[in-house]
Amino acid sequence: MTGRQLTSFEHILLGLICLSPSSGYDLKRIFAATPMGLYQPSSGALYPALRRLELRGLVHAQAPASRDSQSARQRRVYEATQTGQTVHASWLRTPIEPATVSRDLGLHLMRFVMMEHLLGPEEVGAFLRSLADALALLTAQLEQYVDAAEFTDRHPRLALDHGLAVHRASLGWVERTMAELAITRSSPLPDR
Amino acid sequence: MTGRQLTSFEHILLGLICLSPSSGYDLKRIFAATPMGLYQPSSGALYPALRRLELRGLVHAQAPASRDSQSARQRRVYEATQTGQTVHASWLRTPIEPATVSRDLGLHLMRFVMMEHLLGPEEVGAFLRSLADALALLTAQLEQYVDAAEFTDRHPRLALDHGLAVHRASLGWVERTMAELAITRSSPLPDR
DNA sequence: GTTTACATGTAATCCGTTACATGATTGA
DNA sequence: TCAATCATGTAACGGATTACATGTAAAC
Repeated sequence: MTGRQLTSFEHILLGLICLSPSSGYDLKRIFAATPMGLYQPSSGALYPALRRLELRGLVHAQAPASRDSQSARQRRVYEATQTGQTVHASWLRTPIEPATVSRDLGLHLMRFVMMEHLLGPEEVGAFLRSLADALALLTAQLEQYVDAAEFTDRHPRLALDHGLAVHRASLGWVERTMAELAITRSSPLPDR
Repeated sequence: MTGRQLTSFEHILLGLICLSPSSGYDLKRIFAATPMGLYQPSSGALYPALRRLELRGLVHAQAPASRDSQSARQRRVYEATQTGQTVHASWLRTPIEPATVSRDLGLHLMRFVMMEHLLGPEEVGAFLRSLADALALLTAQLEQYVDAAEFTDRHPRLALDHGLAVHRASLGWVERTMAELAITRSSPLPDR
């Protein structure tokens, strides 16, 4: 009963604030400095979004440690509330929709980054497994479509090959990543 | 002085109409049937967009071959005007922005498909070369960032590896495609 | 003392989604 | 005739972009 669902953008902001308390300007710099997020949110997107999160009680502005009472302006640092952390964690656990995995891949990668310290190794493993499944399914469907279709023109076929190549690369990454995390997760040194 | 720029979506609609005259419903089915475009435009996006294209004089509804005068309703088939074709062709020739090549990759692939019959082999070649350049640059920058950064956490590094893997796959596709188109473009049979 | 970086915000405009409305045509 | 498909549209709503407005703090 808390209103509509959060936007992806709002979820990401909430996640960043959960990671560490931040002001709007901090968040802007994070987006600017990081290679993921070639998306640079505008002020008109960022500040209203933060207010929306605050209105829902997911974050709140820190008391500005006011030495003199007249302060309380300039630089609002937000931190996540208990509710906010709960909402964020449950976003991290949202199942992957196979139908939209291609469109949402960037988002899933974001979730993967953010789940490192909030979810256990089993949950991360399950997430990667379901991501692999979704990508394998998508790849299979694309292959099937390519085999079934008859192409009079060449470029459409080539474009589909691109999609296939990219999905395979993603799938390969997931598999390597699962292997790497599984290895390092087990006993520091296998007995010898 | 024709107003603001066209949306990507509007450009794609215009391109599809240039390819062959279509009604809104036709276009809907094209999006539904094609594996590119897991994006299914809603009526509220599609029909207003077509009207906007019409208002700009880029497309116009065919006269419905009205046998009896009372018809002229139901099923508006749009075809591209001369202006529309010019605008579309110049969209196909728009240079690739290296800074946003990752975000716009899907769009560039769309352009690649649509340029098959409208641009000459040299222009297609130049497009692919500049796409390769942009992807190579992006890959190099990412590699540099990964080497320079110090990672205390593991997932961010892994996520960057994903980006790298995907960009390399795209680049590989571009190179294979350039090679394939170059071969087939030259004399049907090399003299022997 | 004036520019630069820090820092937050608002207003106009535009487009997309969702949901609903409407009517013609076709086939069972 | 009743349902499904074809086919086009509108209205409410929400969020993003762009551009503008504003003010503080630090550096030169």
